[in-house]
Amino acid sequence: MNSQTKENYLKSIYFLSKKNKEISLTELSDLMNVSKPTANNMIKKLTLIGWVSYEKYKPILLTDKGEKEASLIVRKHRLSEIFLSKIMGFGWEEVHDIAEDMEHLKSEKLFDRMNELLGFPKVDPHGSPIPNKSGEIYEESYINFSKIEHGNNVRLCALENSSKELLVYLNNKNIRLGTELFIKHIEPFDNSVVVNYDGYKSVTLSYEVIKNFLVEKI
Amino acid sequence: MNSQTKENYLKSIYFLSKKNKEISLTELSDLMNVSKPTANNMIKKLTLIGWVSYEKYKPILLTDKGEKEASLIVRKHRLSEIFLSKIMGFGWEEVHDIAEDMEHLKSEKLFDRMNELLGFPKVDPHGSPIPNKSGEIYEESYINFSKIEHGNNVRLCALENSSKELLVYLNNKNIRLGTELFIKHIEPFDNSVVVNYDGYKSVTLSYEVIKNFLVEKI
DNA sequence: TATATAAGTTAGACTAATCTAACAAATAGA
DNA sequence: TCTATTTGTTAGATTAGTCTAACTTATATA
Repeated sequence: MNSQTKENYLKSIYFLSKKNKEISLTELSDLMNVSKPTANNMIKKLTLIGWVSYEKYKPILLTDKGEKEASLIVRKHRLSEIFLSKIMGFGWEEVHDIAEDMEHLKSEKLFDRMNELLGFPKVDPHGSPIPNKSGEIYEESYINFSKIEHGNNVRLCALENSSKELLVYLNNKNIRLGTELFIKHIEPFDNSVVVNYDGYKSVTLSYEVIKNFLVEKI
Repeated sequence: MNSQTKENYLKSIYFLSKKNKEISLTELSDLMNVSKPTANNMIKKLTLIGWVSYEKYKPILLTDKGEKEASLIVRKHRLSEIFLSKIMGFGWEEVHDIAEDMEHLKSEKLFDRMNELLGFPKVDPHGSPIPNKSGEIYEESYINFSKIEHGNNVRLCALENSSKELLVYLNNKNIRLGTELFIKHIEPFDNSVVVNYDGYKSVTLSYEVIKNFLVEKI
């Protein structure tokens, strides 16, 4: 299996390639805090795995396979951070270090469950997107509910920034990802909306709530 | 630092010593699924760390230091299991494997927070006790609230078996570990009790609730 | 464009964790 | 109590990840 060590190298390469596309051994060895021969040695192994392509004296290039693999680690990291912050009540400044460790946890189910409990967040609280299980970062063109006009009906697809309180609130209202909302009225004064959905009629949702809804028209 | 590998050996030794006190190399190598020379080699290293004491051809003995260290790993494992089950909604059969991985997470704060969110459980759902942060397994003589008679006042010290629902309930009632409960009345019909605590007067707690309370008299 | 400096490579060594093959010690049963 | 079997040890090898020292290639600028 792929060791934590290799995963950490891959992640470093991934972040370096976001800025530069081409990465030098020195940049990598600096970021990883290892000697250049160590980084060189590791790059040869990562080439064998197929995560990077490398030729002597040339820059390091991340392959598609490597990029996908790295995205999955980033996904685990970001889900962990949000989970630690929203569900476990850690301060945002505390979560990074713990997530560095958690991102290497092997259980896929664990992260799927976190994702679910968090309401499938599209982005972490800093606005960084969460890659999906295939390692793809969808730049879905969901629309913020607050931009929708009367007469449209929408499906809730994602939450912009889902606090624990919001999730509990939506749970109580029986609104979940996929719920179809039929807009009866938009109140201009406070931007609240009145909707029908499932068995519920004329439910008022405040702007505080709906500004977090990423929806698509149906 | 102590590697996950060493921690796993230590845990195996810990569980073997619960049954036998003296452990043979063969038992260990069998449990760890490694060859005898590998186990032998590792035992020498664990002796150096001070977790076990060992002399050629003699049985393996766990030291106090080793026992403490092992308890801390068990603590992390059991807290993880309860957390996965109670807070994350995993089936009890799914949690073990994930906890095997989580028990090696380094953050102390993470497990302290789990402990807190779970209401400081004394035992896991199978009745196995949770070692404390010092690695001690206290066999505290807390009394189950249902055994307390009228006229006594008590402090809530632990929960026997704390479901998520119970924790949410107690949270709403503002009852937490350490809360002092003054018994006004015990209803013989349904074993419910009426208590005063903090700012609250004459609050009725059902038997369903108080049967989970481990308390001490004050 | 020649060369000083930066970047990258090779060689050789070390620790951790593992193996197999061969041998030695302990023990259990005839 | 003698020996066959089980148990444990030694020796030597391998892979992963790391290092330093010495060397080579690339590059930047004088």
